[in-house]
Amino acid sequence: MSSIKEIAKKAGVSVSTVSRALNNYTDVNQNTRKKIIQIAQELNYFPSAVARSLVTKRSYTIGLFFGDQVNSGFDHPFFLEVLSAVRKVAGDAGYDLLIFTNLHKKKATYTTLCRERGVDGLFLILTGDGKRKNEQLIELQESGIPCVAIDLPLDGERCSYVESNNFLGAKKAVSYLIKLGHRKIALIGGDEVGKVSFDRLNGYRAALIEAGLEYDPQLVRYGCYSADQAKEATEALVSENRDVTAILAVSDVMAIGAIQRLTELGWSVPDDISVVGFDDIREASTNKPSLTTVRQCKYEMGSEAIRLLMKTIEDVSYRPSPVVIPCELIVRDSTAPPRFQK
Amino acid sequence: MSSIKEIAKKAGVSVSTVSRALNNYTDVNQNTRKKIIQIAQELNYFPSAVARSLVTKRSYTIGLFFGDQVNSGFDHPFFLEVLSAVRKVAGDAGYDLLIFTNLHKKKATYTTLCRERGVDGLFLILTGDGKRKNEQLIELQESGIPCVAIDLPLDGERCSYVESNNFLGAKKAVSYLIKLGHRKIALIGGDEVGKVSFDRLNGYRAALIEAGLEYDPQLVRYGCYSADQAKEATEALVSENRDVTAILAVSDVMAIGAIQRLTELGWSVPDDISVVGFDDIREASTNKPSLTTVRQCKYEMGSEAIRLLMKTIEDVSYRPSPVVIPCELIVRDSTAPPRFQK
DNA sequence: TTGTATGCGTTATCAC
DNA sequence: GTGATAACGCATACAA
Repeated sequence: MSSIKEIAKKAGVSVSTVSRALNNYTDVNQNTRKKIIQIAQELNYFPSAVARSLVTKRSYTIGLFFGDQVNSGFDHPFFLEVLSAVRKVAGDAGYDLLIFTNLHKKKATYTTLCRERGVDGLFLILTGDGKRKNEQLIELQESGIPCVAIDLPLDGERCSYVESNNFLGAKKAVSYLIKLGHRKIALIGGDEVGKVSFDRLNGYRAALIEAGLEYDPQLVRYGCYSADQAKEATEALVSENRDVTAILAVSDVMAIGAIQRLTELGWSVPDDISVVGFDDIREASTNKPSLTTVRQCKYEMGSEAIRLLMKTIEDVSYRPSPVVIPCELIVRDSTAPPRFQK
Repeated sequence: MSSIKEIAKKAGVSVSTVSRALNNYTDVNQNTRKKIIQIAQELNYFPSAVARSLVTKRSYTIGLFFGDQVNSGFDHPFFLEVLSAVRKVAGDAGYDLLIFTNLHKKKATYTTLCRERGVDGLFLILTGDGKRKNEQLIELQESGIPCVAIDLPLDGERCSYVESNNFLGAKKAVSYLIKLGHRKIALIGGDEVGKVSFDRLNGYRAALIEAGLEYDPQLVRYGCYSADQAKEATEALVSENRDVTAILAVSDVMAIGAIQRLTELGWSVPDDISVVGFDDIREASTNKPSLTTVRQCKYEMGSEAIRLLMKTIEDVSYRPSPVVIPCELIVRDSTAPPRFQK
């Protein structure tokens, strides 16, 4: 409401003096500064971020993009914790967050939306379909806009990404199953396009190979990170391979779906079959049986990602590189040695 | 990057003509308009929202505030679905969302932060401690800033709120338990200050009274919406009142905590004791046993709230009034007739 | 140490 | 229909 101009008038100085006084410039008399600050407080003055960012080209705002499927992002249990970290770390550093929700402009792209809103950088959390908008991503990578993504391999001078060590995570899980005595281990994978799914698949294969076990494509199905599709995949899998004794589902949501369907089909988990998830969402520990899973350190992913972004924003010459966060195997009740161990 | 000025130069017209052409004013020649739009596209021009809002005083941005406890808001399963609706409805109407995360400014209040960022209105989701900042809320209510809150009775010319019908919801749950045959019904309430908790407590009482049952303060405990506190409250409750056959916990998180503790103590749910929750979060259906609960229509709450807010923003003379959303009783496996029914 | 002048990108009020 | 011009609130280069 009140502006720098009013303060100037009341203080009997020029607006530039007020501006300098309020921005802690050294070249302003202590007394005039005091007077100005005093008046500013009386007037309950706060500078207009809008006007300021128009001239400084800095908004102290970070844009947030969620995947374009309905309700993704907010509803996804994994991304929530990431966001929680972003919120905390960005806030502590003086940034606010702008969620792009108005996506109905005709030819708008990530890049144009960022320029339009004047955000300092962009935080991308894309799921499924979102990842396929390649033209837009290429434009973004070349735009020079500081940008960081979760689980999406961005590559540009000022773009980077954060992901879990999906390869080692999956490998760890399968190695654990092997150590328990399992030999016929199936995979409910994600999709056949994303790097994340790809890395987890490879981790699964690597563990098998390392143990001298055969990799059998027949034991690999895809659930697209959906509980329902995982149920179908699981049912098909076990009906065609009744000797499977363990399953790695590469998301907890899929693992829980798999357990549900297995139970319906008369399989007991972990007595008849072991199931391992991926993510360690809250339901993993409250599920019955509680879920052995590969924990992604979501908070750390979020905080590392936002730090990377802020550093990129604040240092024009900084060239970010990808950050890989270790996973941890959390053993709970959904895994056990196979029933008919030799 | 490219501005209205460049377009003007390329088109050989003045900036004001460009502005009018791009904003669909009628008083501009069809040919010049076409030419201007053409050039704008070639230059990949998008108007600066910052500059525009500086002059129009409209940002098409809605401020979002979460409770001030660490991680509240994003982590709270209830608010998430509300936000999902806000995101969708606001986006469709052309608004973006600004999350206030930078709360470290010395004397900043809701009001000053809103003015500083130039948001058109404020969406408040406060929990626990957040609700106690009364001075700030009073200032906000009197500020004239359009504002809507969830579960928080705001009252100002341009302020309002949305809540569930907590009274009827709780009453419905208890009446159902009574219908099942329960007579000794306990309440794990929220807190002793908020309207929400108060309404649910009164719904509980009303159901008892309507059925001719005595209201026994000994059967009322408080869990502050925390699983841990609900566990403690439950343990104390049942150890002091071993004849309790049913519990209404006024949040699912508390109900699930209560069930866990009861199980640890050797009580079987629902065989020995019935438990009803409130909210219907996702875990309610996946919990073992699945939870009978009072569903809050979260999506509807969010969409009604944001509609109310947008209407208040867009019509200066509009005076919003509170919206109350009905609850629905969802019967699942955590309730049954009492074991020793007369 | 302070004031003047200019500009950020846009819309709005006038004249013409 | 169109073009100057001012204004929004602030920061800053330059003069004084």
